Amino acid sequence: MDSKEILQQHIAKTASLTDDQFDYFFSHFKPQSFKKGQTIIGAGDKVDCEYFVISGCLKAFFINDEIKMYILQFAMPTWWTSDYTALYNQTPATINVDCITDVELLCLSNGDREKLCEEFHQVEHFFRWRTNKGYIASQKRLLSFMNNNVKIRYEELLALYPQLYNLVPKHLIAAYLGVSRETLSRLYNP
Amino acid sequence: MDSKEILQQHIAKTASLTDDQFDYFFSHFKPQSFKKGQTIIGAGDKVDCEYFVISGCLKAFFINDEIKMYILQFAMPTWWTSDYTALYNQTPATINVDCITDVELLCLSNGDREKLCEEFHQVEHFFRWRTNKGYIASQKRLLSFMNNNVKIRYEELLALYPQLYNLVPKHLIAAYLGVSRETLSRLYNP
DNA sequence: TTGGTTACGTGATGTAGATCACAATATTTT
DNA sequence: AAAATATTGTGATCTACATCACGTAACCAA
Repeated sequence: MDSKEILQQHIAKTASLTDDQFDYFFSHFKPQSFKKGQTIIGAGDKVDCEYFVISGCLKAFFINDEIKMYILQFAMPTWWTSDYTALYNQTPATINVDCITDVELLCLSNGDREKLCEEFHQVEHFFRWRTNKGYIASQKRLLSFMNNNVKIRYEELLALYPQLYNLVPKHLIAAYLGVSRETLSRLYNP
Repeated sequence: MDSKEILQQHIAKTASLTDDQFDYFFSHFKPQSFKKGQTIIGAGDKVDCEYFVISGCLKAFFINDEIKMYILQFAMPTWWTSDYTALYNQTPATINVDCITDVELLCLSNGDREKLCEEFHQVEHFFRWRTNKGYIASQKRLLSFMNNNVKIRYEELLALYPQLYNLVPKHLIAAYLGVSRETLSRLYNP
């Protein structure tokens, strides 16, 4: 399945566009490929785009005092990622996004998203629902953070995304859970 | 200023509706008043509505094992609140919402919101932006949780909402910060 | 193959914040 | 005003997790 079909099926779940409308919609996306380890957004950058993941895995993360890394999101196929704070407020990036594996992306500029939302009610509908799901997931994660210890959060994460266990190094999982790699290691090597 | 004007000014910041359109929009909101301490949504309830705060202050919170409380949101005038997970998924509430002070609300049902979003592109636009802001704020809070200790989170909270200091008891602020009331107390009484 | 980087495990020790316990004020309610 | 309840402070102790330190194994690149 090519990237166009992947995006089309993704959108079709929440919005109905005719094939012509989708063709036009799709024409605003720019395909991009990156190698493992490459940086897509670096702290301080101007952020113009958000990214729809076709294949591979990315991490969106924050670096504290040039030392500690906190992962906000692992972005997998059919997920969207960017530094949304920077993107919507037109401020320099504080979040980094880079590639855990080789990736293929579709890139959509902020301006084009807003233009498409204006032109098609259904596109606006789609983005409302996407953000809504993100908001709900974010609230849930926050709650888990306050309520649960590392062990439970780790099990929750693996239950939700079993692929991660083999796909990403453990210290990145620790950075997502907000604990040191040593503590995570001791969880399953007691 | 009456509740209609408050809502109108709030909406006007991100969407343009004619007066007639706004009248129609507003007709779907049901005014409600509650006394301090009353419960608006209790865990297990069916959730039909979201609420726009006209006056007063609410808390949206989660209770763990019938013991510990974690506050997800203090809802102040012109804020929206509900158990959005329950509302969008039509599942029983896991979040409680109740009144810290006497409050006046405007209540909008899930069905009416969706209907209005369909009928008016501008309404859909408004709700996309509202959710978007919520998402960004939620990500920011999550990051602060991972990155900062209680003292810094406390200062951040008061910088953002100075009213809270006098409006709500300290143990609720502790429940928002995710620490014990004792620890919070020791922060400013060293 | 070799040398370098990255990943991972594990002991010893330090610390922020939790928990328990009790006391002192405020604030409601009757 | 008296009684009941909610709010806040503070000491003593406990614990989950961080940090530091060191060792081993896997994976690249030259």
